[in-house]
This record gives sequence, C-alpha cells and structure tokens, in this order.
Amino acid sequence: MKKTLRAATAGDLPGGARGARKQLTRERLLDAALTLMSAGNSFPGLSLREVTREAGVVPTAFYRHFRDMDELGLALVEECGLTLRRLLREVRKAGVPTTDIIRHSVAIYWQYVRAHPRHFRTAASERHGGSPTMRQAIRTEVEHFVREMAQDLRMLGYRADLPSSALEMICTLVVNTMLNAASDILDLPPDQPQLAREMEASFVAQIRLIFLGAAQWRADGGGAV
Amino acid sequence: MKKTLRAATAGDLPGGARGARKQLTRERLLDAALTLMSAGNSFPGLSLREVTREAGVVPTAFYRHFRDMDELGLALVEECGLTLRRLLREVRKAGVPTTDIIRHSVAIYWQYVRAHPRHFRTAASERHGGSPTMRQAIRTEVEHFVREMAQDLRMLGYRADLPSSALEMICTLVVNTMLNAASDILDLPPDQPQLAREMEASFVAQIRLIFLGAAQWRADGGGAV
DNA sequence: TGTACATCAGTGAACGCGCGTTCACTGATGTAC
DNA sequence: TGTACATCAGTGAACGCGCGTTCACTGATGTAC
Repeated sequence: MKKTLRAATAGDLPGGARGARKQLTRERLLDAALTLMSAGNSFPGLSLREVTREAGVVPTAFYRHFRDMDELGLALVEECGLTLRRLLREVRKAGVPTTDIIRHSVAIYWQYVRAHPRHFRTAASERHGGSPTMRQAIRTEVEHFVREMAQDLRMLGYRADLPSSALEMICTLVVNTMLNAASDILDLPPDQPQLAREMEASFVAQIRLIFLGAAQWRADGGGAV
Repeated sequence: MKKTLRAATAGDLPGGARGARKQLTRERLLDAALTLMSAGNSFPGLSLREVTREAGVVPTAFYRHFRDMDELGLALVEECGLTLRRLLREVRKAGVPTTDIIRHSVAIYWQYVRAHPRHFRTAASERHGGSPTMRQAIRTEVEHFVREMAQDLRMLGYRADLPSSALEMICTLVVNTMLNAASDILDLPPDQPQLAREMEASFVAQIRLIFLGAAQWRADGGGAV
C-alpha cells in the first residue's frame, strides 16, 4: 500500500520534476511522429526507431510512454481532434458576422489549417488510411465535431424547424468538404498565390452551394429534384 | 537494328506466349498489392517482398515489371481510375430513370463499390495518403472523372444556363461525397443491415441536398444565403 | 535538516528477422536461315 | 521442316541494413524518518 501511494504522489502525477520531464518526452515523441508524417510518410509507414530518432531519444525509451506504435497513433488522433474542436471555439469567439458569413468562415478555416498543417495532414490522410484502428478513432472524433457544430447552428437559430439528425447531415457534408479541402490546401505549391485564390473561391462556392441546399431542405426529403 | 526488330516482334508485344505470360504475372503483382491493401495495409506500408510473396513469385521477378514500388503504385492508380470511369459508362447505359433519380443512382453506386472493394479502398485511402506521388496521380484521375461527369450532365440538358466551371464544381462536391461514402461503406460490419440502410439513406440525403443547392445556384454566386 | 533507500525515465548492447537490391543462372520461347 | 543461336521471364543465393524488442544498467529525482 505504501508503495502505491508513493508512486502516485511522485512518478505518475505530472507534479514533480520527474513527471514534467516524462510529459515533455512524451510530447516530443508525438511531435516527432507528426513531423515525419507531414514530411510525406503515412502513419503505418513510420517506424518506432524513426520516431525516437526524430525525438532525440533512444529507441527503448519509447516503451516508457506507449505500448507500441498503435497506441501512439491513437494519442495522435486525440490531439488532432482537440485541434479540430479548438477551431469551433475560435469561430464561436469571433462571433457571426452579418454579411458574407461563409467567405469569412472559410478564410478563418484556411488560416487555421495553415497554422496546424501537421494535424490536418494527419487527420486527412489517416481518415481513410490503412489502419482500421485509426480510421475508427478518427471517425469518432469527426462525429463529435459534427454534433458540436450542429448544436452551434441550433444555438444560432438556424433552421429551427429541422430535427437534429437533419442538421447533423448538413454538417457532415460541410465537414467532409472542409477535410477534403485541407488536403488540397496543404498540397498547394507555396509560390502560386493565383492557384490558392482560385482554390479558396471554389471552396467558398462549395460551402455556399451546400447551404443553398440546406435552406431548401425539407424534413420529408422532398424538394425540387 | 536486327536485334531491336526481333525484340519488338516477340518479347515486348503481348502477342506471343511469352508476352502473355509476362502480362499475367504483372497482373498478379497488381492484384496482390490490391489484396494486401484491402486487408488493412496502407500502400507505403507494403513491402516489395510481401507483394511478390502474395503473387506467388520470387522477389527479384518484380524488377521485370516495375522499377520500384512507386511505379507499381502509379499503375494501381491507373487501374482505379479505369474502374471509376467504367462506373460512369455503366450509369449511362442504364439510362436516366424518370423518378427517384438520386436514390436509383446511389443504389447503383453502392452495388458498384461492393463489387470493386479493393479499387475503392485504395482510391479512398491513397487519395489523401502518405505518398505525394500517388496523391497527385489520384487527384488527376478524379479531375478527369469530374470533367466527364459534368459533360454527362451537360448532355442531359441539366442546368444548361451554367458555365462548365460551375457544373464541375457541383460534380466535385458529388464525387467527394461519393468517395467519402465508399470508405464508410467498406467499413460497414457485414452483419448490420439496419446500419447499412441508415447509411444509404444518409448518403441519398446528402446527394439530394447537393442537387437542391445546385438547382438554386446562380453563376454570380449570389443566392439565399 | 541529513541520511539511507526506492523509484523509474532514459541508456546502450545485443538478438533474430525481413527488407531491397545485386548477381549469375536456367530453361522455355522465339528467330534466322 | 530442322537446326543452331538469341532472348528474357523467372530463379535462388547472397549482401548489408534498419527494424522491434529483450535485458541489465545508470543516475537523477523522490520518500521515509
């Protein structure tokens, strides 16, 4: 009993100097994985040794933090999910502009993707990627995000007549479009501002079209088609 | 000169028994790669030896057909592109039903994905996957597909007032939705028909919403939003 | 506060293994005449 | 048609290398009293 208590008050909790150091190494490992993936590797293509090398740590130190690469992958997905949800918070804080809402929101998103390239590259590439485990984990994160976004629309009084399931369907479409765009944004050659402008315009158009459809949507699925 | 002529009339052309045999092995290699990817590997995670083992051939035989794995990857993308375009031809042949067009088309697509799981799994996973080369190749294939689909809509007299760029934007949205759905379809547990029905309904709803928006779309980008 | 002991994050050597690629080869298929 | 020679798809041994994982270890941090 004494042993357990001791361990809990020092090594495990991040309070002491030891715990803080451990947390730092853990973050270095996650960071290394993100960096390597952004450099053109897929997650299943990463080796444990590559990651520890990039993190500046001996290979065996890895096991102090994760059982294997899969466990690190799940931690990575969680981090990406956090970044996604922070995006919503940021948009909320900015408030809803009265005109040109969509162009404005897309601009925020564009900047945000540029600010977190590694998280978005990872989310986009592993979303339909090789590892079923990570695919499932990302699916769950995206579902959370969609539900939160639908609630935000509800709060704003958007289409108060629709059931939540319909709002979520609309948000799913928006989020899919966002994530597809993220991959395209990150693949843009950095010296082609004209191409970037065209892509952003096309992205705005797609979102606009979705909301045009959403405005016409009827719960029974009927309509002009 | 004689040498070159000889080589051209026998070994290189698939006419002779030797050429046919070679073609067969090549297909076995591509097939092996597709199978391994469907079994939960990402392409960059595949090893040359794995592929040749699955194909029932010695590792060194690989080099008779591809310089390296990247070259095999590009051949794979081409095959997936072909499958995609065959889908369009099939839909065209089926003709346009007068009612419930979208539900009908989605049903065809659903069946088609189920009939070619490995091509769709590969397309979805490498589309935003780790290898920039394959990403670019798939992007090109998808652009072809979008352009062809837009032309089909044009032929049917759909929104004759819109410029091709707008039709292509609409089709991009549809194709993105299709490919996202493909990944979800292939991840469905096989013993959950209720879940499958729900997912298909949600997929139909998304496409319907897009076409509701498309019906309202104005070239100037203005509208009800 | 000082001392003796416990914890545990990170080290470094070692292992067996599958990898990509090289090379010289075999033998069925194809060509010349 | 028959024979002598060329081609080349696929073989099998061999290589050096990076991999994941094991193990006993070190020494700074933390605890007991």
